[in-house]
Amino acid sequence: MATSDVWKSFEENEITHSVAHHLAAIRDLSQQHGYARVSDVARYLDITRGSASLTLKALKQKNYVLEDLNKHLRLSEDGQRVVDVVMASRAIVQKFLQDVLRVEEKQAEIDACKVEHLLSVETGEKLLHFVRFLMSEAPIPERFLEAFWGEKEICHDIEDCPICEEECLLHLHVES
Amino acid sequence: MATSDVWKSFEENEITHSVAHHLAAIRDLSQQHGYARVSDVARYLDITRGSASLTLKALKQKNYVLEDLNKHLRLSEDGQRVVDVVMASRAIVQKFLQDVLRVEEKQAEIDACKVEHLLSVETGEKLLHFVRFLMSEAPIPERFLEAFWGEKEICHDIEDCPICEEECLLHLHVES
DNA sequence: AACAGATGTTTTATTAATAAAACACACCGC
DNA sequence: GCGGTGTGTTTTATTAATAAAACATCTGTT
Repeated sequence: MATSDVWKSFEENEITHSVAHHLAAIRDLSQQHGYARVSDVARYLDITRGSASLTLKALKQKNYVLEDLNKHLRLSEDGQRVVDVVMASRAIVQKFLQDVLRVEEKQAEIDACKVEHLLSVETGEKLLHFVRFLMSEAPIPERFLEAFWGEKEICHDIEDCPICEEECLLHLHVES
Repeated sequence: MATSDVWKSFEENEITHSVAHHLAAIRDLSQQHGYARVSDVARYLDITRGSASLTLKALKQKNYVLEDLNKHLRLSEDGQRVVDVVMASRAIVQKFLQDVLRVEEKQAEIDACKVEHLLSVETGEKLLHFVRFLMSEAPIPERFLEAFWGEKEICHDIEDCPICEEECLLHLHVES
């Protein structure tokens, strides 16, 4: 019953995955080629021009995207703000997965991409500080990472595990 | 252009957010009250019976959910497996956000809930090992956490930041 | 000027998840 | 038996994101 409010917040994001990538496409294309048109975005995202046209029409109405006389699209201030937050979030998550947890690169990229638009700013900022501290090459974090990466297996004792209270999550496959 | 394959993988998840929570509802209700019917799930998730009926019909067809003569629902082996993975993923992410990064509890819950069904098993397992090591009360991780939590501000020097190569992500609000 | 190609939009259809409303059924109390 | 309540399903509608196809427009070449 307490969960009913939390789980629905998935739908209440400022932007969707699709929108995040439409905005990012405009940013990337503008940067790379100086401009971004509907069909450039469609090609970049590998969707039809019709789909891109509709999604971008909505983004123009919501004032995330602006269009000039030549049908060249660019990000509004709001659009820029959104894409900056999302891309920063992706970068920090990917860095953490790849360089701290040492998740395989492609998988780290996929997971970061899935999650990029969902994390709160609070979480993003705290993760950033954390990764920075870890990567700072100061003696304490450095020794910590060496120890972590050096460890082969940690805490196989189901009884006395600091995380699992009732259930052991060791292999993420435990009966409930 | 390299992004076109990665970003679409968002859609290719085994299960959606909605499905994850329908399955979790069956699990929770069965555990708490011994049974779970369509209307129990609907109440639990705060959606209409009609919606729950349709979603659960699909889950029965896909063999994640079984139904007995009394219309009591339960998870199949596949359903159980899915819900165990997802709930473990949520638990470990929430633990990390809350107890390591010290994200505010409610926000940690929301972020974990949004992300729970999206992370790969590889990432989930590696995060688990990481958090376990951090929380193991061994001297090295203990000293590391003390140092991290003790730090007020880390690396404000935009030039010499180990994370940011071209761009500084310090406040997650940087022009690109 | 005419045609070809690229571009942008619109319309129609699909999928997943929802609400709302109508309907069917069962059980319970009297 | 009758009425009310709870339960499950179906139908209709909505939203977001897509494809596909038709259409309109613009541009460049010859």
